[in-house]
Amino acid sequence: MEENLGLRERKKMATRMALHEAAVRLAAERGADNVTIDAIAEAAGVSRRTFTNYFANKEEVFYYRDAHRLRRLCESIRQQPAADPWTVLTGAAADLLGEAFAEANTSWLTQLRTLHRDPNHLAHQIAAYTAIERDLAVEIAARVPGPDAELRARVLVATFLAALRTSVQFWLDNPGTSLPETFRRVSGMVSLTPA
Amino acid sequence: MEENLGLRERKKMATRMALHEAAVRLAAERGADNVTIDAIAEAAGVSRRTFTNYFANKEEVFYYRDAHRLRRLCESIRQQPAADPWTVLTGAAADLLGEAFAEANTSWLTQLRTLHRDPNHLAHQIAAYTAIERDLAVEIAARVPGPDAELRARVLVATFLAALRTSVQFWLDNPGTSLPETFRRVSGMVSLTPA
DNA sequence: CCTTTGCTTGCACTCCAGGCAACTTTGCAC
DNA sequence: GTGCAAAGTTGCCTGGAGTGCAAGCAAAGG
Repeated sequence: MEENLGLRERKKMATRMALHEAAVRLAAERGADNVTIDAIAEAAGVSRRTFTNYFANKEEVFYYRDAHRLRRLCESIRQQPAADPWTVLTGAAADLLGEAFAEANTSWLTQLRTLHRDPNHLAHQIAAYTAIERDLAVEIAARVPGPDAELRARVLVATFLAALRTSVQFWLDNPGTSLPETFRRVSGMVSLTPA
Repeated sequence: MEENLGLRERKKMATRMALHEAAVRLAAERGADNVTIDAIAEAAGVSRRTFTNYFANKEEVFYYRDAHRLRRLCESIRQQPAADPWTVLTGAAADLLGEAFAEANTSWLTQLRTLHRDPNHLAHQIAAYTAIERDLAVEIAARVPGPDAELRARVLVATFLAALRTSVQFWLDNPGTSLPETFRRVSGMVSLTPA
């Protein structure tokens, strides 16, 4: 997808990914709270100072993948033609979840499950989702008709992200389930009344 | 409501509240990021060390009121007789929001608005909501029939909290609106398909 | 090449989280 | 009341996190 980038850009992406992967691996090994930034930086082969150039804190590095996917989702929404917002959102989500589900191998899954087991981290996962809530709401508001557009768009986006997050959470909690199928079930349970 | 408590308990509640109010006031004055724990503790008349006996971090002290209300909501749900979960949730929420709306005077509102203006803090507000998501889901799961009970309860609770949070956010963003009325509008936009 | 631009790193400093031990206040039984 | 035990407060101290700054270095592009 994003090829044709200079060496500099490619190195930055590699460093980001190395930090993220080192962080998740270490967290799965010894628990997220027992991982210091120094340890992550060392495992990724950079200095502690460089870590903080890439991520503002530990939570960010753990949820980098989630945040990245959500930003891509936001991008893909932006490029969709105007259509029923809920359909656009769930459609884009289905694509992304399919991709995530496909690339989730066993060891990766185990690491993710270990990370999500920590109840403290639920809040941080949500923070990642929230970071794009405003952006997404702005994008959606433009497609919602009626005088209620702003409020309706916010409700739409908040509900959508809640559904997405619940799906991922349930999928991680229940080994053997399919992520896209779980999302399909979840989005079937909630409906937004049309304007 | 909770009277008949010993001096010790009443003092603790007072200290908690003093810390919370000092924190919100200082944050409104100079921005949440420019408030140190030392400043909050001093303003509340206790030592910095005592602050950390009461709250684990700055976000917790800012959202103490929200978290407290949500815990009370969870309690009130627990005591409700078995009934339609969505009705129980929105009913309990309406009560709490009415109370919050009634006790919100102008200066308090201004402080809250300043706090919520910081986009960084949206994530922390959500964290507060999330902290009780699991507890609430357990409570609700017992009232949801059908084989999907667990998943359905989670979706129900996540959607409900999203609606609640969106209502508060919208109300703060739009001076002059009524909080209970906003929540009524929002919950009218969402519907959960029955089992 | 050689300049420019931008990334990395170490250093220094402030703030935060929490264990520990001394001290003070409250609760309660006598 | 008096005294003791339980609980709360505080200061001290250690380790970790976040960030501005300046020096060094590597890539980009003439």
